[in-house]
Amino acid sequence: MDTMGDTTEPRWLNDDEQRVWRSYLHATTLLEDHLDRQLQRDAGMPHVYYGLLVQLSQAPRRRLRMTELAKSAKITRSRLSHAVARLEKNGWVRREECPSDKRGQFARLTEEGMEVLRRTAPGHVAAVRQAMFDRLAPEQVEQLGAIMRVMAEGLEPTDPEADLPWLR
Amino acid sequence: MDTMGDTTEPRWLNDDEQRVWRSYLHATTLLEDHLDRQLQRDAGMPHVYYGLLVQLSQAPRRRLRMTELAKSAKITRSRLSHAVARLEKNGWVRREECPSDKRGQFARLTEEGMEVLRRTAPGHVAAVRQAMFDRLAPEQVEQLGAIMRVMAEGLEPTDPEADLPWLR
DNA sequence: GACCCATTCTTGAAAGTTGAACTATGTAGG
DNA sequence: CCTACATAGTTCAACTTTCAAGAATGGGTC
Repeated sequence: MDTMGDTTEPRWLNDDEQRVWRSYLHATTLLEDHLDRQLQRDAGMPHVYYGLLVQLSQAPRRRLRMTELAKSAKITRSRLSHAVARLEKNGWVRREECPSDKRGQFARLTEEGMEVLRRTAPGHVAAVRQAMFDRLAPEQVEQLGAIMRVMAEGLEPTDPEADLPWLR
Repeated sequence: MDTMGDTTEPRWLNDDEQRVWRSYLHATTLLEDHLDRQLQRDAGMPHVYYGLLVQLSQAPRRRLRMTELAKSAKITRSRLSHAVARLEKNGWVRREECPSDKRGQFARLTEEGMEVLRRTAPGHVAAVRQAMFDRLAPEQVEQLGAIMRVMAEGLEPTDPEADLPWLR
């Protein structure tokens, strides 16, 4: 992208920045692909679906409202609907009505789903370690955490209200 | 990934590591989603497709063999086939026969495709800056580059030969 | 209650991805 | 030349994701 813009010259990335950006894209896509394949092979589901089961396994009574689950997994409710339908077909998740809000649904992790998690978690953790924690120096792990927190902050979807305090 | 089937307790992530891992997943998915939406809106294609056009724009004669392009974009040839078909339908890429190898195909960026790139690159760079470079301290950018290089190294698809050093 | 709008979740169609099977061409050895 | 196998790229079916639309319930106001 070394060509001219239309009217105002944008602030292009310099060579160092380009290198960092490429490394970032390179590493993140390789890792996501790697985990997807590893989990597809060993657990029969993509990484995102695995993440849903993990979230559920850590929730009280191993269940969460759909919207809560969608939020914590950072996916749309639509996507979650499809995903839960698939996981339900596998017998790993069950939908349950919410008594206090008839619109609502819980997604609950079944014992069978929990079993899948128990069986596949070690391999998954090993893959994550091998890709990240076993290769980085302790201070790099710390740096990575700080960096990712800063980036997430800037991308966090905020309340539209909270986003415009000066208009209140 | 030869780690399954042994009975020793796996090395789970400790709390710090978990926090880093979650931050990583959080930030990377938010950023990828953000860029996908930004490019879908402004350029009418997902981030991966945009990356293909960028690769082509930097290649000699603005063209690459399909396999080369797939490699540099880290996607499968199958995925690339579909992607190029779509980009061709948009008029942004054209397929060309390879004279020296009748099995081969070049993907060439059209002038129209180049124009899309010129028009949308500024917005894309701005999004990347806003999410990453404008928020990180210079030393953090440097750290991130080093970290991502290390991680990519460990995930790089290697020669089968080179993959078995313990047999040498 | 009647009205209005927000929230929750689902659905259906289109777009994108995956993995395996397939076509066609190249390459090496006999 | 023939065989065998490798490589380049495509295609198909199954699956996943996205976007827009829709059904149902909740909550507020008059």
